[in-house]
Amino acid sequence: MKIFNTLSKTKEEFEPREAGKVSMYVCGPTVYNLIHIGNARPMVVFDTVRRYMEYKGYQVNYVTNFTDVDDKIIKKAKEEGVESSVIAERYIEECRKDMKALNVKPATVHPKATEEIGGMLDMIHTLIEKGHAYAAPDGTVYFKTRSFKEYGKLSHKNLDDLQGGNRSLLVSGEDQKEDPLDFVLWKPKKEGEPYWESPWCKGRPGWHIECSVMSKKYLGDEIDIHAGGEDLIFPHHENEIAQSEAANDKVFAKYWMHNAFLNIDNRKMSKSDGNFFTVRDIGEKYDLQVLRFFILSAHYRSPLNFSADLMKAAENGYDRIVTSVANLNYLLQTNESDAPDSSETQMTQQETAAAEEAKRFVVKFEEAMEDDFNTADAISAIFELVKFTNTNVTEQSSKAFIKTLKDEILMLSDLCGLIVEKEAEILDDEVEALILERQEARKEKNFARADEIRGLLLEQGIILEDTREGVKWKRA
RNA sequence: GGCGCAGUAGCCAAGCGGUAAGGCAAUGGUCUGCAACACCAGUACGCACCGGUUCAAAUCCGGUCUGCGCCUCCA
Repeated sequence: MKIFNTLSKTKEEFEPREAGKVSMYVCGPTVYNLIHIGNARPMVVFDTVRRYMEYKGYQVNYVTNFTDVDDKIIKKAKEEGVESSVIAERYIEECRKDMKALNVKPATVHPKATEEIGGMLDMIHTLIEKGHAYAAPDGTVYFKTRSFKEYGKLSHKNLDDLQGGNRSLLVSGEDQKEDPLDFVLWKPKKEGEPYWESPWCKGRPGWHIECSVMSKKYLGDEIDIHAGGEDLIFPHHENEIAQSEAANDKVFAKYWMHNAFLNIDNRKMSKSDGNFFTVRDIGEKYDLQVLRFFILSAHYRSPLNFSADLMKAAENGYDRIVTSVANLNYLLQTNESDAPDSSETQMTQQETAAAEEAKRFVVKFEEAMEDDFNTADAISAIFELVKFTNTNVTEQSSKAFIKTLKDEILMLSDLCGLIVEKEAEILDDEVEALILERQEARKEKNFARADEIRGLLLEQGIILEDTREGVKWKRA
């Protein structure tokens, strides 16, 4: 399995630090609002990485945090006149709902920054002791960037470029820094802000220390994979490396994975510009499985453009898989070519050969995933399997054969976290009666009445399809 | 100013030295009372442009143009 490592900027063969186990930390959202579709990309992408790792037999310890103390949360709390914890808790709950709809598996642990302050104080203390940090007169603690000689190794920047090329490092209020490149570990509270006691001042943690601490606590000093959006490479992840490696004297993460951005109409989605959609917005128009399918339809390191047309195309593509599975279920119910219990039935020789041939799609899928999680290619393998299934399964097929192909589609889809089998619903009697009446009308060639009924049901969101095997229906 | 990424059919998107996967849309056909689904068929003499290396290049090298990102909170 190959993973593109931001550290080396090359694809590297994945070798976990401990055989059979993978420790993974993914930077989570700051919970000051509903998550937007950009937040959804890393969630979906790295959830898919995790699923594949588990499929390969690894025991994955997957940690992703909620940042629940931050300027934006405090601002929102002030606007609403509530404690910032109220805001944080509310949006953590909402985020969990969205993740569920996206079929993102819950992490092994979902730590919150506010519950890990003790660990942060410890690490800051260690950094000061080792000479990597210092407290300014007002109680702000800064990390001494130049004391960590490998600073810049992730983002491939060197300190002099940073300093020389930067526009306005010396912004107001930062004149206490010994060096403009130093960054905050702990800062004093302002009036009305949440705070914690510390040896330096009453205050709260800086932006980067929480991830170093939570990763250490739940995964250890050294981990296999650290992931997040590409915008986090600098300064967030660079600073995490500096903090963790300076404090622990060990290599922090072996592999660094970063997803590219999701843009809106070819422009970067920006909270300040207001051109962004929440996952909830999209959920009102589409099944969120379509969003997941859309996200996985491109490689995670390529920028992905979002638009209404593209979502519509993704919906049609996703439906192709769903329709195929629905057809298989229909045949599984109605085929009477053999014994009722499918597990008892036998495949014909021809079917056995076809089932064998279908395994090549699994191979193609795996090869795509092994190559730095090429989900676009992996999904194309699912489509080829669907086509193969559609052309090889008939009313005469044995249930064993149908089930074999269906399970294969389900298995590959599930590795992508895509739910393609919809639960069977029971229609109410009135609808059932209408469908029967329409069947009678069709038999008598009263197509006017038949079409009228079809229109009626369509208004109720039920689409009827007359297939060779009989009438099928689905939700609009 | 410094650093970096990308340009493949109408659209999306794989491929990254061996002769262009897959999907969406559109077209013609089979099936069907019609529609939908499904299937079949054709669909990029060419991968932004110009040079170069090679028996062979979308794939490597150099240059040009265009779009985008990071350097500041941001997934």
